Amino acid sequence: MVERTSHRAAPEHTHPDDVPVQTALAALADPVRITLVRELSGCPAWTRSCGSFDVPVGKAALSHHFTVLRGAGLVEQRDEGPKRVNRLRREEFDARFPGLLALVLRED
Amino acid sequence: MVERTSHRAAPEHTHPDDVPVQTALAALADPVRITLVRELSGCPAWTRSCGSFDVPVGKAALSHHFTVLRGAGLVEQRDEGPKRVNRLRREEFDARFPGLLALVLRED
DNA sequence: GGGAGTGTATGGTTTTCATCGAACACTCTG
DNA sequence: CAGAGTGTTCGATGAAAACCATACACTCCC
Repeated sequence: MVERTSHRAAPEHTHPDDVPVQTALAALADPVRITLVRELSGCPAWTRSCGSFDVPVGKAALSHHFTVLRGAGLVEQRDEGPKRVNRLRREEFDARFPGLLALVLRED
Repeated sequence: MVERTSHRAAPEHTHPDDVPVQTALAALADPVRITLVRELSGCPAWTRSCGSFDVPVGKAALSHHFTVLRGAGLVEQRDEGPKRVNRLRREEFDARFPGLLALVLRED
């Protein structure tokens, strides 16, 4: 009798400390993912589900982009009921790559 | 009678100020180009010709990589006799994207 | 339990990008 | 001026990545 609220496999996460620079740069060098990160930065943690983002791609592609963002240590995800909610890993990522997130978040 | 030392077309340059973040990130998200930038950062300006870099690609690919770096405002080139010598645009690029170059140049 | 909502996995298509070989252009030197 | 050295351009190839449609898995609510 474990206290589990979900029978789904928890998403695999990579800590920013384990991410090579090149991977971080590649993750952020995509227009859709830049949009995701920017939108995510505008709301409190755990308030945005994956499907709530305004990007011009289908569900499958969107899911793929979140996998990439997780693998780059940029996003943390947690299952909440039927939805998967997100959090931008601001501090951890900034500790590993100081200033990088700021460059992406600022609008030129 | 103009004072010209070269009849070759000067390479097209893009100033960092005119470079979108995404372009800068994409330019740096490549192992060969990271090597070029790192090696270039280790020597004084205008001392390295294109062919003098130790990267595992042919001439054509190398030329392409320098085109990308120029287009991202990372590298400036000048013809010097038969060679084309390079300069890393440290200050200009850092003014436009503070901290980004530092992230790439540090070895983790 | 059925059905709607949400997200992932799979298979296949398209696009993009790095790469190469070969041909060409320019510079210098002998 | 012929030839070596340097770098670019062109066309083609192969690999990687983005994308879609479909099918599947899980959660919640009626």
